Amino acid sequence: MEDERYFGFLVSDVARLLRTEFDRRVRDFGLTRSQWLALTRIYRQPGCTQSELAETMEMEKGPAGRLVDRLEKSRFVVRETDKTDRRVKRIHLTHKAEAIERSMRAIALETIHEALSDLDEAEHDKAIEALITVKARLQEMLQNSNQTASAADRQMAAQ
Amino acid sequence: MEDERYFGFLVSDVARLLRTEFDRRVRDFGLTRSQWLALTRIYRQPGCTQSELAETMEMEKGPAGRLVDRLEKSRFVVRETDKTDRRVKRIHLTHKAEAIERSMRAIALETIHEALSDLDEAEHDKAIEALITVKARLQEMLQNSNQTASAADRQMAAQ
DNA sequence: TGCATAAAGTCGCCTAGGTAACTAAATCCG
DNA sequence: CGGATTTAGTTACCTAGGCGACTTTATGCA
Repeated sequence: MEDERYFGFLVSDVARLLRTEFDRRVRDFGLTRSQWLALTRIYRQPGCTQSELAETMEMEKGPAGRLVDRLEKSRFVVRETDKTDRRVKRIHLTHKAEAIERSMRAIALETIHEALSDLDEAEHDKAIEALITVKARLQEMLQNSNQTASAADRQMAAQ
Repeated sequence: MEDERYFGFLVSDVARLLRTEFDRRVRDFGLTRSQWLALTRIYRQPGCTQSELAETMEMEKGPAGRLVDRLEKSRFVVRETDKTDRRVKRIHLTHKAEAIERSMRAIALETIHEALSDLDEAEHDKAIEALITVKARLQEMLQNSNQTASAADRQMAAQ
């Protein structure tokens, strides 16, 4: 059973464990890890559009919109329609959110710090570098599958 | 914007990209990555119970049961009630599943191999070691939150 | 033996995320 | 100018996974 040593299994296990642990720690704030991530992006880019948010969070517009739905429902965020382009909705944090953003950031840093406490600095740096490399590679792979998919679409459309 | 270098963000990005790319490659098989993972566990432990499956997949019994629901619905798996303990349901692969398990394993290996192709062997080994270390740490952290939670429960019950 | 406790599964509710179809608004271009 | 294309966002449907309440069955213990 050497699966425990497979990169694919390990990385998704670590990601899941990290998310679960963080979500437990911040449950009382009424926000999840994903929602907090969205807040930090909006915090640094106030008035961003949903598409921009989806872009920086590297997810589809659909899921991003629903994330904003939930944040708005919990009054962490307000949407306002752009004056010159009525398609776009600009997102702003509420005061409530701004206060909480910092507390949650502290917990996030603490959680990561604890999780990585058995790595020394060199190991930590190496791991980060490796993950950056793999991520870049995967992004290329996904872009390729997208391209071949839309190429196939054009093929279909042309017939 | 140095978030791109944060372990927490990186690891969940890589996990998500990996899952998405794999799921795209195997979409025609009618199975997802999680479902295939379940198949491989059942393949190596035929007749396992759902609780055992949940245990080896490191997830809750609820999600594991639903995973089996979907696999059963697609005829990749059958459930049969244990003769001596009528609570437990033992899971077996169908022939259809056994054939597909190997094809999907090949694609999984290929996907990982491509994703890691920019790492040399030493970097790869270091990354695996780091992930194993972090995973162990996180498991301990989660176990602790569980313990304090149930300790609080007992406290409540005693009052 | 009988009752309390524990274990196996199920179900319902929640969030997260992908995919695709759709509407409305803006822009491009002949 | 007017129709075609593109873009922003919403919606619906799917899987994945956590959490907790619940039922059924087994087991442990007084």
